[in-house]
Amino acid sequence: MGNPKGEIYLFNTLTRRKERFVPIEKGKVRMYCCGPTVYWYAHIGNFRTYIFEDVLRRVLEFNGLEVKHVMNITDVGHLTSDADTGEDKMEVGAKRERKTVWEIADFYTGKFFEDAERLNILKPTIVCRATDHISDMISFIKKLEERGYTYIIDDGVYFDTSKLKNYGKLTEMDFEKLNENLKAGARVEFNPNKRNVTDFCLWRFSPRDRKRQMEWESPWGVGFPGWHIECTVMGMKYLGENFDIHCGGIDHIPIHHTNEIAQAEAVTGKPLANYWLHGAFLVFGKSMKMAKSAGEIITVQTLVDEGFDPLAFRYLCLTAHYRSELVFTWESLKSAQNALFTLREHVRNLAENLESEKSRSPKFEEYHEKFLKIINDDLNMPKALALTWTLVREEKTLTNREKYDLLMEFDKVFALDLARYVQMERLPPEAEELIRRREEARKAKDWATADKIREQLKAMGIILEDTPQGVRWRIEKR
RNA sequence: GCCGGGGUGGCCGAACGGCUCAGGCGGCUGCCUGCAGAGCAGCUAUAUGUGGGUUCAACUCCCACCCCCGGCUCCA
Repeated sequence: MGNPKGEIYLFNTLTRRKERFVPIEKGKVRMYCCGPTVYWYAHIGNFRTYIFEDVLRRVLEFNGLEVKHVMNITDVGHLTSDADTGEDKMEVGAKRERKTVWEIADFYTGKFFEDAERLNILKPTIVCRATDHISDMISFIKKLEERGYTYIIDDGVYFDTSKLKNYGKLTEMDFEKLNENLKAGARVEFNPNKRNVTDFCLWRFSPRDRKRQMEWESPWGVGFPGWHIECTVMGMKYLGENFDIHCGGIDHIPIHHTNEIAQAEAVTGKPLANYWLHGAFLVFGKSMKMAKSAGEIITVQTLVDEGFDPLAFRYLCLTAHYRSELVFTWESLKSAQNALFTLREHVRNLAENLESEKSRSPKFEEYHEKFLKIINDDLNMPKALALTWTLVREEKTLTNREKYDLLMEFDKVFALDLARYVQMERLPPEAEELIRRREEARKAKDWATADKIREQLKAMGIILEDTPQGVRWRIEKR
Protein backbone atom coordinates (compact mmCIF):
# COMPACT_ATOMS: atom_id res chain seq x y z
CA MET A 1 0.00 0.00 0.00
CA GLY A 2 1.95 2.94 -1.26
CA ASN A 3 -0.77 5.39 -0.54
CA PRO A 4 -3.07 4.02 2.09
CA LYS A 5 -5.09 7.15 2.57
CA GLY A 6 -6.37 8.22 -0.80
CA GLU A 7 -5.73 9.33 -4.30
CA ILE A 8 -3.89 12.57 -4.85
CA TYR A 9 -4.41 14.77 -7.87
CA LEU A 10 -1.92 17.45 -8.85
CA PHE A 11 -1.83 19.92 -11.70
CA ASN A 12 1.13 19.06 -13.88
CA THR A 13 2.55 21.92 -15.91
CA LEU A 14 3.85 19.42 -18.44
CA THR A 15 0.36 18.38 -19.46
CA ARG A 16 -1.60 21.39 -18.19
CA ARG A 17 -3.94 19.01 -16.47
CA LYS A 18 -4.72 17.64 -13.09
CA GLU A 19 -3.26 14.18 -12.93
CA ARG A 20 -3.44 11.36 -10.47
CA PHE A 21 -0.19 11.40 -8.57
CA VAL A 22 1.59 8.06 -8.60
CA PRO A 23 5.06 8.01 -7.11
CA ILE A 24 7.83 6.10 -8.82
CA GLU A 25 8.57 4.13 -5.70
CA LYS A 26 5.58 3.05 -3.66
CA GLY A 27 5.09 5.02 -0.50
CA LYS A 28 7.92 7.42 -1.24
CA VAL A 29 8.18 10.76 -2.96
CA ARG A 30 11.30 12.36 -4.29
CA MET A 31 10.78 16.08 -4.65
CA TYR A 32 13.06 18.90 -5.71
CA CYS A 33 12.28 22.55 -5.05
CA CYS A 34 14.29 25.45 -6.41
CA GLY A 35 15.76 27.39 -3.54
CA PRO A 36 16.85 30.97 -2.97
CA THR A 37 19.73 32.94 -4.38
CA VAL A 38 21.34 34.09 -1.19
CA TYR A 39 22.59 37.55 -2.04
CA TRP A 40 19.77 39.39 -0.29
CA TYR A 41 16.75 38.75 1.88
CA ALA A 42 13.98 36.59 0.50
CA HIS A 43 10.77 38.61 0.31
CA ILE A 44 7.24 37.52 1.05
CA GLY A 45 6.61 36.89 -2.63
CA ASN A 46 9.39 34.32 -2.58
CA PHE A 47 7.96 32.87 0.56
CA ARG A 48 4.54 32.41 -0.95
CA THR A 49 6.16 29.85 -3.20
CA TYR A 50 7.98 28.14 -0.35
CA ILE A 51 4.74 28.00 1.60
CA PHE A 52 3.06 26.35 -1.38
CA GLU A 53 5.85 23.79 -1.53
CA ASP A 54 5.64 23.22 2.18
CA VAL A 55 1.91 22.61 1.92
CA LEU A 56 2.55 20.18 -0.92
CA ARG A 57 5.02 18.30 1.21
CA ARG A 58 2.71 18.24 4.20
CA VAL A 59 -0.18 16.99 2.10
CA LEU A 60 1.96 14.17 0.76
CA GLU A 61 3.05 13.30 4.27
CA PHE A 62 -0.51 13.54 5.50
CA ASN A 63 -1.25 10.82 2.99
CA GLY A 64 1.32 8.63 4.62
CA LEU A 65 3.99 9.12 2.01
CA GLU A 66 7.61 9.50 2.93
CA VAL A 67 8.99 12.60 1.26
CA LYS A 68 12.59 13.20 0.39
CA HIS A 69 12.70 16.92 -0.18
CA VAL A 70 15.77 18.52 -1.72
CA MET A 71 16.39 22.22 -2.05
CA ASN A 72 19.35 24.06 -3.47
CA ILE A 73 21.00 27.20 -2.25
CA THR A 74 22.20 29.26 -5.16
CA ASP A 75 25.36 30.95 -4.05
CA VAL A 76 27.06 31.48 -7.37
CA GLY A 77 26.30 32.06 -10.99
CA HIS A 78 23.39 34.46 -11.25
CA LEU A 79 24.48 37.31 -13.44
CA THR A 80 23.15 40.79 -13.14
CA SER A 81 21.36 42.08 -16.18
CA ASP A 82 24.19 44.45 -16.96
CA ALA A 83 26.24 42.22 -19.19
CA ASP A 84 29.10 44.66 -19.45
CA THR A 85 30.28 44.27 -15.91
CA GLY A 86 29.85 40.51 -15.90
CA GLU A 87 29.37 40.46 -12.16
CA ASP A 88 27.11 38.04 -10.51
CA LYS A 89 24.58 38.84 -7.87
CA MET A 90 26.65 37.39 -5.12
CA GLU A 91 29.53 39.69 -5.93
CA VAL A 92 27.24 42.68 -6.03
CA GLY A 93 25.92 41.80 -2.62
CA ALA A 94 29.43 41.44 -1.31
CA LYS A 95 30.49 44.80 -2.63
CA ARG A 96 27.44 46.47 -1.14
CA GLU A 97 28.18 45.12 2.31
CA ARG A 98 31.96 45.08 2.12
CA LYS A 99 32.06 41.40 2.84
CA THR A 100 33.27 38.39 0.95
CA VAL A 101 30.80 36.53 -1.20
CA TRP A 102 31.15 33.60 1.13
CA GLU A 103 30.13 35.69 4.10
CA ILE A 104 27.19 37.06 2.16
CA ALA A 105 26.08 33.56 1.24
CA ASP A 106 26.29 32.33 4.81
CA PHE A 107 24.50 35.31 6.22
CA TYR A 108 21.53 35.26 3.86
CA THR A 109 21.27 31.50 3.94
CA GLY A 110 20.90 31.77 7.68
CA LYS A 111 18.33 34.52 7.36
CA PHE A 112 16.39 32.51 4.83
CA PHE A 113 15.96 29.56 7.14
CA GLU A 114 15.14 31.77 10.09
CA ASP A 115 12.30 33.33 8.14
CA ALA A 116 11.17 29.98 6.77
CA GLU A 117 10.97 28.69 10.30
CA ARG A 118 8.86 31.63 11.38
CA LEU A 119 6.42 30.62 8.65
CA ASN A 120 6.42 27.01 9.84
CA ILE A 121 8.07 25.85 6.65
CA LEU A 122 9.68 22.49 7.22
CA LYS A 123 13.36 22.28 6.51
CA PRO A 124 14.09 20.21 3.41
CA THR A 125 15.52 16.76 3.94
CA ILE A 126 18.61 17.86 2.06
CA VAL A 127 19.83 21.40 1.52
CA CYS A 128 22.64 21.66 -1.01
CA ARG A 129 24.80 24.56 -2.03
CA ALA A 130 25.83 25.16 -5.59
CA THR A 131 29.42 25.90 -4.63
CA ASP A 132 29.72 22.51 -2.94
CA HIS A 133 28.97 20.78 -6.22
CA ILE A 134 31.26 22.44 -8.72
CA SER A 135 33.05 19.24 -9.65
CA ASP A 136 29.72 17.43 -10.14
CA MET A 137 28.67 20.20 -12.47
CA ILE A 138 31.91 20.04 -14.41
CA SER A 139 31.59 16.33 -14.98
CA PHE A 140 28.00 16.79 -16.05
CA ILE A 141 29.00 19.40 -18.60
CA LYS A 142 31.63 16.96 -19.83
CA LYS A 143 28.91 14.41 -20.46
CA LEU A 144 26.96 16.95 -22.44
CA GLU A 145 30.11 17.75 -24.38
CA GLU A 146 30.71 14.08 -25.17
CA ARG A 147 27.21 13.80 -26.53
CA GLY A 148 27.73 16.81 -28.75
CA TYR A 149 25.35 19.24 -27.12
CA THR A 150 27.84 21.98 -26.36
CA TYR A 151 29.94 24.58 -28.12
CA ILE A 152 32.38 27.17 -26.91
CA ILE A 153 32.35 30.88 -27.67
CA ASP A 154 34.17 33.87 -26.23
CA ASP A 155 32.52 34.00 -22.84
CA GLY A 156 31.65 30.43 -22.08
CA VAL A 157 30.48 26.94 -22.86
CA TYR A 158 26.96 26.87 -24.24
CA PHE A 159 24.20 24.34 -24.65
CA ASP A 160 22.91 24.02 -28.20
CA THR A 161 19.15 23.85 -27.81
CA SER A 162 18.59 23.06 -31.48
CA LYS A 163 20.07 19.61 -30.87
CA LEU A 164 17.20 18.55 -28.65
CA LYS A 165 14.01 17.31 -30.23
CA ASN A 166 11.45 18.53 -27.79
CA TYR A 167 13.15 21.52 -26.27
CA GLY A 168 10.61 23.74 -24.59
CA LYS A 169 7.94 21.16 -23.94
CA LEU A 170 7.19 22.66 -20.56
CA THR A 171 6.13 25.91 -22.20
CA GLU A 172 4.04 24.19 -24.86
CA MET A 173 6.18 25.93 -27.44
CA ASP A 174 8.66 24.27 -29.70
CA PHE A 175 12.22 25.30 -30.34
CA GLU A 176 11.39 27.51 -33.31
CA LYS A 177 8.52 29.27 -31.67
CA LEU A 178 10.51 29.96 -28.56
CA ASN A 179 13.33 31.39 -30.56
CA GLU A 180 11.02 33.71 -32.43
CA ASN A 181 9.33 34.88 -29.29
CA LEU A 182 12.52 35.51 -27.48
CA LYS A 183 14.00 37.45 -30.34
CA ALA A 184 10.94 39.62 -30.52
CA GLY A 185 10.81 40.41 -26.86
CA ALA A 186 14.37 40.48 -25.67
CA ARG A 187 14.99 43.15 -23.12
CA VAL A 188 18.53 42.08 -22.67
CA GLU A 189 21.19 41.91 -25.31
CA PHE A 190 22.10 38.45 -26.43
CA ASN A 191 25.58 37.36 -27.03
CA PRO A 192 25.59 37.53 -30.84
CA ASN A 193 27.85 34.49 -31.02
CA LYS A 194 25.20 32.26 -29.64
CA ARG A 195 23.88 29.88 -32.27
CA ASN A 196 20.29 30.11 -31.09
CA VAL A 197 18.56 32.62 -28.92
CA THR A 198 17.46 29.87 -26.56
CA ASP A 199 20.98 28.54 -26.06
CA PHE A 200 22.22 29.03 -22.55
CA CYS A 201 25.49 29.09 -20.71
CA LEU A 202 26.76 25.99 -18.93
CA TRP A 203 30.13 27.30 -17.86
CA ARG A 204 31.04 30.95 -17.90
CA PHE A 205 34.63 32.13 -18.14
CA SER A 206 35.93 34.63 -15.62
CA PRO A 207 36.59 38.05 -17.09
CA ARG A 208 40.19 38.39 -18.28
CA ASP A 209 40.88 41.69 -16.59
CA ARG A 210 39.67 40.85 -13.16
CA LYS A 211 39.71 38.10 -10.59
CA ARG A 212 36.40 36.94 -9.27
CA GLN A 213 35.96 35.91 -5.68
CA MET A 214 34.28 32.75 -6.83
CA GLU A 215 35.95 30.92 -9.68
CA TRP A 216 37.19 27.43 -10.37
CA GLU A 217 39.45 25.57 -12.73
CA SER A 218 37.73 23.58 -15.43
CA PRO A 219 38.68 21.76 -18.63
CA TRP A 220 37.49 24.83 -20.56
CA GLY A 221 39.13 27.49 -18.45
CA VAL A 222 38.76 29.31 -15.17
CA GLY A 223 35.24 30.35 -14.51
CA PHE A 224 31.99 29.49 -12.80
CA PRO A 225 28.89 27.45 -13.57
CA GLY A 226 25.98 28.74 -15.59
CA TRP A 227 22.58 29.53 -14.25
CA HIS A 228 20.69 26.30 -14.63
CA ILE A 229 23.21 23.56 -14.25
CA GLU A 230 23.19 23.42 -10.48
CA CYS A 231 19.59 22.32 -10.12
CA THR A 232 19.88 19.61 -12.72
CA VAL A 233 23.06 18.24 -11.25
CA MET A 234 22.05 18.36 -7.61
CA GLY A 235 18.56 17.11 -8.30
CA MET A 236 19.92 14.09 -10.11
CA LYS A 237 22.62 13.53 -7.54
CA TYR A 238 20.27 13.35 -4.57
CA LEU A 239 17.09 12.11 -6.19
CA GLY A 240 18.19 10.10 -9.19
CA GLU A 241 17.91 10.63 -12.92
CA ASN A 242 14.15 10.47 -12.80
CA PHE A 243 12.29 11.69 -9.75
CA ASP A 244 8.70 12.51 -8.87
CA ILE A 245 8.14 16.20 -8.38
CA HIS A 246 9.98 19.35 -9.31
CA CYS A 247 8.55 22.66 -8.27
CA GLY A 248 9.17 26.35 -8.15
CA GLY A 249 7.64 29.68 -9.04
CA ILE A 250 5.72 30.11 -12.24
CA ASP A 251 8.45 32.35 -13.60
CA HIS A 252 10.74 29.35 -13.81
CA ILE A 253 8.70 27.65 -16.49
CA PRO A 254 10.01 29.29 -19.65
CA ILE A 255 13.72 29.35 -18.91
CA HIS A 256 15.08 27.83 -15.79
CA HIS A 257 13.02 24.66 -15.76
CA THR A 258 12.98 24.41 -19.52
CA ASN A 259 16.75 24.43 -19.50
CA GLU A 260 17.00 22.05 -16.60
CA ILE A 261 14.93 19.59 -18.56
CA ALA A 262 17.04 20.14 -21.65
CA GLN A 263 20.32 19.41 -19.89
CA ALA A 264 19.06 16.43 -17.98
CA GLU A 265 17.25 14.74 -20.80
CA ALA A 266 20.11 15.33 -23.21
CA VAL A 267 22.23 13.18 -20.93
CA THR A 268 19.81 10.56 -19.63
CA GLY A 269 17.06 10.43 -22.21
CA LYS A 270 14.63 10.14 -19.30
CA PRO A 271 12.22 12.70 -17.95
CA LEU A 272 13.94 14.60 -15.16
CA ALA A 273 10.77 14.78 -13.10
CA ASN A 274 7.34 13.31 -13.70
CA TYR A 275 5.32 16.14 -12.21
CA TRP A 276 6.17 19.82 -12.53
CA LEU A 277 4.30 22.11 -10.17
CA HIS A 278 4.43 25.88 -10.20
CA GLY A 279 3.16 28.43 -7.75
CA ALA A 280 1.62 31.70 -8.90
CA PHE A 281 2.90 35.10 -7.84
CA LEU A 282 2.00 37.25 -4.94
CA VAL A 283 1.15 40.61 -6.43
CA PHE A 284 0.71 43.96 -4.87
CA GLY A 285 -2.16 46.37 -4.85
CA LYS A 286 -1.88 49.68 -6.61
CA SER A 287 -0.73 51.46 -3.51
CA MET A 288 2.30 49.26 -3.14
CA LYS A 289 4.99 48.44 -5.59
CA MET A 290 7.46 46.00 -4.26
CA ALA A 291 10.49 44.19 -5.56
CA LYS A 292 12.04 45.23 -8.86
CA SER A 293 13.71 48.29 -7.48
CA ALA A 294 15.82 46.44 -4.99
CA GLY A 295 15.81 47.62 -1.43
CA GLU A 296 12.07 48.05 -1.24
CA ILE A 297 11.11 44.54 -0.41
CA ILE A 298 8.75 43.26 2.23
CA THR A 299 10.36 40.55 4.28
CA VAL A 300 9.07 38.40 7.08
CA GLN A 301 10.79 40.80 9.43
CA THR A 302 8.85 43.68 7.88
CA LEU A 303 5.63 41.89 8.79
CA VAL A 304 6.83 41.39 12.34
CA ASP A 305 7.86 45.02 12.57
CA GLU A 306 4.37 45.99 11.49
CA GLY A 307 2.99 43.98 14.38
CA PHE A 308 1.94 40.85 12.55
CA ASP A 309 2.26 37.22 13.42
CA PRO A 310 4.23 35.72 10.52
CA LEU A 311 1.72 32.91 10.41
CA ALA A 312 -0.96 35.45 9.49
CA PHE A 313 0.88 35.62 6.20
CA ARG A 314 0.79 31.87 5.95
CA TYR A 315 -2.95 31.97 6.59
CA LEU A 316 -3.33 34.61 3.88
CA CYS A 317 -1.52 32.35 1.44
CA LEU A 318 -3.84 29.50 2.30
CA THR A 319 -6.93 31.54 1.46
CA ALA A 320 -6.01 31.50 -2.21
CA HIS A 321 -5.26 28.58 -4.47
CA TYR A 322 -1.56 28.24 -5.23
CA ARG A 323 -2.15 28.55 -8.95
CA SER A 324 -3.96 31.87 -8.65
CA GLU A 325 -2.33 35.19 -8.17
CA LEU A 326 -2.86 36.56 -4.72
CA VAL A 327 -3.16 40.27 -4.09
CA PHE A 328 -1.25 41.38 -1.04
CA THR A 329 -2.46 44.38 0.90
CA TRP A 330 -1.99 45.23 4.53
CA GLU A 331 -5.74 45.09 4.89
CA SER A 332 -5.97 41.54 3.59
CA LEU A 333 -3.10 40.52 5.84
CA LYS A 334 -4.93 42.04 8.77
CA SER A 335 -8.11 40.17 7.96
CA ALA A 336 -6.13 36.95 7.64
CA GLN A 337 -4.62 37.58 11.04
CA ASN A 338 -8.01 38.25 12.60
CA ALA A 339 -9.30 34.99 11.20
CA LEU A 340 -6.27 33.10 12.42
CA PHE A 341 -6.52 34.51 15.93
CA THR A 342 -10.21 33.70 16.09
CA LEU A 343 -9.51 30.16 15.01
CA ARG A 344 -6.89 29.76 17.72
CA GLU A 345 -9.35 31.14 20.23
CA HIS A 346 -11.84 28.49 19.20
CA VAL A 347 -9.23 25.82 19.63
CA ARG A 348 -8.46 27.11 23.07
CA ASN A 349 -12.11 27.11 24.06
CA LEU A 350 -12.44 23.55 22.87
CA ALA A 351 -9.31 22.47 24.69
CA GLU A 352 -10.62 23.86 27.94
CA ASN A 353 -13.88 21.99 27.63
CA LEU A 354 -12.89 18.54 26.50
CA GLU A 355 -15.11 15.61 27.31
CA SER A 356 -13.51 12.62 28.92
CA GLU A 357 -14.91 9.98 26.62
CA LYS A 358 -13.13 9.51 23.36
CA SER A 359 -15.78 7.91 21.23
CA ARG A 360 -15.83 8.71 17.55
CA SER A 361 -19.06 9.49 15.73
CA PRO A 362 -19.60 8.89 12.02
CA LYS A 363 -19.47 12.65 11.63
CA PHE A 364 -15.87 12.63 12.74
CA GLU A 365 -14.90 10.25 9.97
CA GLU A 366 -16.95 12.24 7.54
CA TYR A 367 -14.99 15.39 8.27
CA HIS A 368 -11.71 13.61 8.07
CA GLU A 369 -12.56 12.15 4.71
CA LYS A 370 -13.82 15.43 3.35
CA PHE A 371 -10.67 17.17 4.41
CA LEU A 372 -8.48 14.55 2.80
CA LYS A 373 -10.45 14.69 -0.41
CA ILE A 374 -10.17 18.46 -0.55
CA ILE A 375 -6.45 18.71 0.07
CA ASN A 376 -5.81 15.84 -2.32
CA ASP A 377 -7.59 17.73 -5.04
CA ASP A 378 -4.58 19.76 -6.11
CA LEU A 379 -4.06 21.24 -2.65
CA ASN A 380 -7.32 23.15 -2.40
CA MET A 381 -6.49 25.00 0.78
CA PRO A 382 -9.22 27.66 0.46
CA LYS A 383 -11.78 24.88 0.54
CA ALA A 384 -9.98 23.18 3.38
CA LEU A 385 -10.19 26.39 5.38
CA ALA A 386 -13.88 26.73 4.56
CA LEU A 387 -14.40 23.20 5.87
CA THR A 388 -12.48 24.13 8.99
CA TRP A 389 -14.83 27.03 9.68
CA THR A 390 -17.85 24.85 9.07
CA LEU A 391 -16.44 22.40 11.58
CA VAL A 392 -15.82 25.10 14.14
CA ARG A 393 -19.38 26.37 13.80
CA GLU A 394 -20.84 22.87 13.81
CA GLU A 395 -23.34 22.60 16.63
CA LYS A 396 -23.86 19.51 18.70
CA THR A 397 -23.14 16.77 16.21
CA LEU A 398 -19.54 16.51 17.31
CA THR A 399 -18.02 16.52 20.74
CA ASN A 400 -15.46 19.12 21.64
CA ARG A 401 -12.88 16.42 21.72
CA GLU A 402 -13.73 15.34 18.23
CA LYS A 403 -13.56 18.88 16.97
CA TYR A 404 -10.32 19.51 18.74
CA ASP A 405 -8.75 16.34 17.41
CA LEU A 406 -9.87 17.15 13.89
CA LEU A 407 -8.46 20.65 14.08
CA MET A 408 -5.16 19.33 15.31
CA GLU A 409 -5.18 16.88 12.44
CA PHE A 410 -5.89 19.64 9.90
CA ASP A 411 -3.14 21.74 11.38
CA LYS A 412 -0.59 19.15 10.34
CA VAL A 413 -1.17 20.54 6.87
CA PHE A 414 -2.05 24.14 7.67
CA ALA A 415 0.79 24.54 10.17
CA LEU A 416 -0.82 27.61 11.66
CA ASP A 417 -0.08 26.77 15.28
CA LEU A 418 -3.78 26.49 15.97
CA ALA A 419 -3.06 25.21 19.46
CA ARG A 420 -0.84 28.14 20.31
CA TYR A 421 -3.22 29.54 22.92
CA VAL A 422 -3.85 26.20 24.53
CA GLN A 423 -0.83 25.57 26.63
CA MET A 424 0.05 28.87 28.12
CA GLU A 425 2.95 29.38 30.42
CA ARG A 426 2.29 30.13 34.06
CA LEU A 427 1.67 33.69 35.06
CA PRO A 428 4.20 35.50 37.20
CA PRO A 429 3.12 35.57 40.87
CA GLU A 430 2.54 39.30 40.88
CA ALA A 431 0.09 38.91 38.01
CA GLU A 432 -1.68 36.14 39.87
CA GLU A 433 -1.92 38.44 42.84
CA LEU A 434 -3.38 41.25 40.72
CA ILE A 435 -6.01 38.96 39.31
CA ARG A 436 -6.95 37.86 42.80
CA ARG A 437 -7.29 41.45 43.92
CA ARG A 438 -9.38 42.30 40.90
CA GLU A 439 -11.75 39.44 41.67
CA GLU A 440 -12.19 40.82 45.15
CA ALA A 441 -12.87 44.27 43.76
CA ARG A 442 -15.40 42.82 41.35
CA LYS A 443 -17.14 40.98 44.17
CA ALA A 444 -17.37 44.28 45.99
CA LYS A 445 -18.63 45.90 42.78
CA ASP A 446 -15.69 48.25 42.88
CA TRP A 447 -15.55 48.54 39.09
CA ALA A 448 -13.06 51.39 39.09
CA THR A 449 -10.42 49.31 40.83
CA ALA A 450 -11.25 46.25 38.77
CA ASP A 451 -10.82 48.14 35.51
CA LYS A 452 -7.64 49.75 36.72
CA ILE A 453 -6.12 46.38 37.46
CA ARG A 454 -7.23 45.07 34.12
CA GLU A 455 -5.44 47.99 32.47
CA GLN A 456 -2.39 47.30 34.56
CA LEU A 457 -2.27 43.70 33.41
CA LYS A 458 -2.82 44.73 29.85
CA ALA A 459 0.26 46.88 30.10
CA MET A 460 2.07 43.72 31.15
CA GLY A 461 0.75 42.01 28.04
CA ILE A 462 -1.88 39.97 29.83
CA ILE A 463 -5.43 40.14 28.56
CA LEU A 464 -8.24 39.31 30.98
CA GLU A 465 -11.58 37.96 29.93
CA ASP A 466 -14.52 37.43 32.26
CA THR A 467 -16.51 34.40 31.26
CA PRO A 468 -19.46 32.61 32.83
CA GLN A 469 -16.90 30.06 34.08
CA GLY A 470 -14.84 32.75 35.76
CA VAL A 471 -11.93 34.94 34.82
CA ARG A 472 -9.56 33.82 32.12
CA TRP A 473 -6.32 35.27 30.90
CA ARG A 474 -4.10 35.08 27.90
CA ILE A 475 -0.88 36.58 26.74
CA GLU A 476 -1.38 39.32 24.23
CA LYS A 477 -0.65 37.91 20.85
CA ARG A 478 2.09 39.20 18.67
C1' G B 1 5.50 42.62 -30.22
C1' C B 2 5.00 37.45 -28.52
C1' C B 3 3.48 33.97 -24.61
C1' G B 4 0.68 33.00 -20.13
C1' G B 5 -3.02 34.22 -16.34
C1' G B 6 -7.00 37.22 -14.86
C1' G B 7 -11.45 40.82 -14.15
C1' U B 8 -16.78 37.64 -8.57
C1' G B 9 -20.52 41.73 -3.04
C1' G B 10 -16.92 47.27 1.24
C1' C B 11 -11.98 43.98 1.24
C1' C B 12 -9.35 39.08 0.39
C1' G B 13 -10.95 35.14 -2.18
C1' A B 14 -13.60 29.80 -3.65
C1' A B 15 -16.82 27.71 -7.31
C1' C B 16 -16.02 26.91 -13.29
C1' G B 17 -22.84 24.28 -16.85
C1' G B 18 -27.96 23.52 -12.91
C1' C B 19 -28.48 21.69 -6.18
C1' U B 20 -29.28 28.49 -1.65
C1' C B 21 -23.03 31.53 -6.62
C1' A B 22 -17.96 28.67 -0.46
C1' G B 23 -15.27 30.66 3.47
C1' G B 24 -12.89 34.53 5.99
C1' C B 25 -12.54 39.79 7.13
C1' G B 26 -15.39 44.13 7.84
C1' G B 27 -20.25 46.26 9.12
C1' C B 28 -25.13 45.78 11.68
C1' U B 29 -28.72 43.66 15.29
C1' G B 30 -29.85 40.55 19.35
C1' C B 31 -28.23 37.28 23.53
C1' C B 32 -24.51 37.33 27.34
C1' U B 33 -21.58 41.09 30.43
C1' G B 34 -20.99 46.04 35.75
C1' C B 35 -18.01 47.40 31.44
C1' A B 36 -14.71 45.40 27.96
C1' G B 37 -13.28 41.13 25.49
C1' A B 38 -14.48 36.44 23.80
C1' G B 39 -18.47 33.50 22.30
C1' C B 40 -23.34 32.42 20.36
C1' A B 41 -27.68 33.57 17.06
C1' G B 42 -29.15 36.26 13.00
C1' C B 43 -28.57 39.96 9.25
C1' U B 44 -25.70 42.44 5.59
C1' A B 45 -24.40 42.96 0.34
C1' U B 46 -29.12 44.43 -6.87
C1' A B 47 -21.71 40.34 -6.75
C1' U B 48 -19.71 37.56 -11.42
C1' G B 49 -15.59 43.94 -16.72
C1' U B 50 -18.80 45.28 -21.46
C1' G B 51 -21.63 43.60 -25.72
C1' G B 52 -23.30 39.49 -28.37
C1' G B 53 -23.91 33.99 -29.02
C1' U B 54 -24.67 28.57 -27.69
C1' U B 55 -28.02 26.06 -24.05
C1' C B 56 -34.01 24.07 -21.03
C1' A B 57 -29.97 26.30 -17.83
C1' A B 58 -23.64 30.32 -17.88
C1' C B 59 -19.73 33.14 -13.09
C1' U B 60 -18.72 28.65 -15.64
C1' C B 61 -18.62 27.25 -22.93
C1' C B 62 -17.88 30.39 -27.81
C1' C B 63 -16.88 35.32 -30.29
C1' A B 64 -15.65 40.49 -30.00
C1' C B 65 -14.14 44.55 -27.17
C1' C B 66 -12.21 47.15 -22.73
C1' C B 67 -9.02 46.88 -18.63
C1' C B 68 -5.36 44.55 -15.25
C1' C B 69 -1.23 41.42 -13.88
C1' G B 70 2.98 38.27 -14.91
C1' G B 71 6.94 36.29 -18.20
C1' C B 72 10.23 37.04 -22.44
C1' U B 73 17.86 34.66 -20.03
C1' C B 74 18.30 38.99 -12.68
C1' C B 75 13.62 37.44 -10.26
C1' A B 76 9.38 32.53 -6.44
